[in-house]
Amino acid sequence: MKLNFKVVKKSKNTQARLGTFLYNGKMYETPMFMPVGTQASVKTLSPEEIKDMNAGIILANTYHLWLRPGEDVVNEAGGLHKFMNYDGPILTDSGGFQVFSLAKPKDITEEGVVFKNHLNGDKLLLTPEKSIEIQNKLDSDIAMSFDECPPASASYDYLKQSIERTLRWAKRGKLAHKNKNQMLFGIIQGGYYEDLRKFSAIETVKLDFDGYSIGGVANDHESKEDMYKAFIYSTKYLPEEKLRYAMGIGEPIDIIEGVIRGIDLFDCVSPTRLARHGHALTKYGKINIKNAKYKKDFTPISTECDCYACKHYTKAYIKHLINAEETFGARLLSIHNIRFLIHLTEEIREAIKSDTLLEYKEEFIKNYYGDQYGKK
RNA sequence: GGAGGGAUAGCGAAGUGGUCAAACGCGGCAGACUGUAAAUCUGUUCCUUCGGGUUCCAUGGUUCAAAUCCAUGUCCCUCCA
Repeated sequence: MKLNFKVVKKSKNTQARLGTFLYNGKMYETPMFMPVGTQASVKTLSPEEIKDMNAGIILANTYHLWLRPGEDVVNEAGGLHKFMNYDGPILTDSGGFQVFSLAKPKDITEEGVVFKNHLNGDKLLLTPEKSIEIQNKLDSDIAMSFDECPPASASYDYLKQSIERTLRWAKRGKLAHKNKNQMLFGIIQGGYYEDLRKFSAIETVKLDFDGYSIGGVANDHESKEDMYKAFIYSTKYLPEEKLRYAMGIGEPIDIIEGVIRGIDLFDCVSPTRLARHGHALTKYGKINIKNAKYKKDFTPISTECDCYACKHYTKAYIKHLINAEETFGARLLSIHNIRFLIHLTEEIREAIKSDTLLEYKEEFIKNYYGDQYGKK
């Protein structure tokens, strides 16, 4: 169902906004971090666990669900919410990221993108219309336009023709969009070029979407400054009353910097992927629980954290689970890491309310990076 | 009692005269990961003052050169009685 998003407060000295929307009788607040559940599952976690972390929107992926189990299966199940038993809002990515991660440049044409099915090698064509049709059937609450997500290394000329094509795809997708209960977002691209981002933003806004995503910012950037500039180059031209979503972001500091530049929604695979690889996010930086120094550390990951893992388990135990490849270890770290990012957004919202976001950022950097910030 | 096979780095296991400080796997120690083809990938793993030093069960021998060939010993395994 559609979210009636409202901006309820604007930060005094930054572009940050505090927003709310009602969904299924529950009020949610932005800025928000959205856990990723590519294949209709946030890896290792149950929907109950996700809700216990105070999560709101979660993601699922059009490309993956198209291949398996197929959008018709999900549709017959009654849509994604019923299929995966999640009654909170769900956002589906369009498969645009898979254009970046799976397709080769020669596979991208005006019509759409030819994928080699990574499961069985079949050749498949995903078009803007097809992506929207799949998302309509998945019945997510927020659908993404099908975009090309070009690598940061792409040339100016390539990016220019790419964003023009992505605009034509956005237009086609909007025409194909039939699910009246589903919002549709347009996606801004343009690499780190101000004029391309501006052009992409202005032209996408002309198509009048329910919200706007900033794509192509998560991968391959040469510096974080590039990413932050791309945020500003994009949000500057977006209507204030609509949701803005930085796709694939991110790292804690990137979420803070994104909020400061006017972004409301963030998603990232890192909390769950890092968890599976044995890393935990903490206020004082990222730790690798596999490190020998935690072998006999019988304290929680963080004494300040209110997550299930920190309330009941020690680093030594979680280290043991990860070392022994017990899935419970990945689950505990996933719970912790997602809760960490959601808690971060809770603090960010408080800081917006009290107009202390910049101070909050400085404090965060001091704790998280020590004096290492900006050194790599 | 007889016949045969074997002993290689923390473990398993290649190597059977020089290109061997010794493949590979596991384990160990680290690192990477940003709209998830990722419970994956990368580095490292005898000692070192980075010059080098000391290794392939032990001891002795053959050879310009031995983990590799010979002798003896020790220990293990298989089969026969």
